Amino acid sequence: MRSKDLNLMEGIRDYINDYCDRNGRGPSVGDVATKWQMSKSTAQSYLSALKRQGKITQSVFGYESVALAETRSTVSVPILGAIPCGPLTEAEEQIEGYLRLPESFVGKGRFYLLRTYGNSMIGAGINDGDLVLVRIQNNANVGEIIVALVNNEVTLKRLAYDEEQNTYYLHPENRRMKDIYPEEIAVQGIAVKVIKDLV
Amino acid sequence: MRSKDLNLMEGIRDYINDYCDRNGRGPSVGDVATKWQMSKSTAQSYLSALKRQGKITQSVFGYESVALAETRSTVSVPILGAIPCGPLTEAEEQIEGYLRLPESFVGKGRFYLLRTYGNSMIGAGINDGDLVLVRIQNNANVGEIIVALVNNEVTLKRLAYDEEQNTYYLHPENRRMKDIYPEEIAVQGIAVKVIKDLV
DNA sequence: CTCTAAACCGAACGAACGTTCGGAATATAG
DNA sequence: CTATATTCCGAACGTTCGTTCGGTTTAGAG
Repeated sequence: MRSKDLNLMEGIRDYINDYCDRNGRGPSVGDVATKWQMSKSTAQSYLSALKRQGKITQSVFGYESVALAETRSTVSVPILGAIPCGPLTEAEEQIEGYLRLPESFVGKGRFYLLRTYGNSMIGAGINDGDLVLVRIQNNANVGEIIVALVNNEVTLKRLAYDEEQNTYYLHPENRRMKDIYPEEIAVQGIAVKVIKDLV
Repeated sequence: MRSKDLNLMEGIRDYINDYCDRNGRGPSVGDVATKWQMSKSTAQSYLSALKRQGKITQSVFGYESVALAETRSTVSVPILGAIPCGPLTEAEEQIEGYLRLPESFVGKGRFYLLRTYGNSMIGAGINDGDLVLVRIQNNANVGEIIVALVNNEVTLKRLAYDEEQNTYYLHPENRRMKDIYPEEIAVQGIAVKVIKDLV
């Protein structure tokens, strides 16, 4: 009996990984075939074997390494220049652009990126001009940094709870600013990541 | 004479943008055709018209909005768990995964993401566990945060210049740490962005 | 050696894609 | 009205995929 060349299997796997890194998508059966001077059907058998092993996946973009296939499931994140007031749907005009981020990196849900201004959250590492990744949701827990709509204005503050007065309030992470006790806090989303430029 | 329906043109453009946002790639001619119940050739003529106007582009992924086509030119950024010692090529074993980021977002060049540890750069907003995006290059300017190889160890510090002693030194952005005056500073890259979790 | 199962190849197929082309439909100018 | 240019359709074509199938080769067990 003969058995499949394990070195070759490994080589094909490496080739696919390389190809993915370089081209952002996987190679086709023909690509693999010409690379190793074999017929398409042979290449196909190797690829389906790798697929059976769970080493690679197949998509409309060709055969891809599993790692790429995972990162390919991306979410489209609009970058909002100005802060959106009111419901988010009305803020579409202010979309600066889109950023596609892997779902494995940001998690599930709908997101947007907010370019912040002001220094109200310096203590949390959010400075003027940073990009904040916000997951859109209407509820939040105490201690989370939320995007809230208060008095028809949108602010980024940490949600806190006053046990004496039995109310929620907004806490700026900046010693020079006072806590805010709004009548009503409408949560628009919670901040999950900050991206800041260093140069 | 008749002239092309401008509303339809606009609609197709919107449709393409939508489709791109949702699917991460552009629709095919057939998609557009079935969407508007017209023949493929008609759809094609609209699409080529839009292409001629520079409103959309064509790629192996279908017809795409220009915005997406720009962001599609991505760079593959490996995420390194441990800090790479020596030349980067030997650090491939420590790749946690890849992140594809738009070239328009990070700029040109080769990059990697470094998960930092320690608190030596707190003053620059880089805390323990943050991801630092590093552009690979061998030179740096004073004032930039660099990934440097000193005494066969890799550190993240700000590059500074001592005018009295006429030498370069490394400055941790942490008052509790002293400046480092290594014999030789081998620049491996410069930090351009920080990504930190808030939750 | 023989026998057998696996590996391999070449050819062909179907599907999806973009593209081209001739003719029909249609709106507008004269 | 007629003439003409534009728009549109349907069909066909070429290409590139992945996939399948019959036949051939080949390595290893007996």
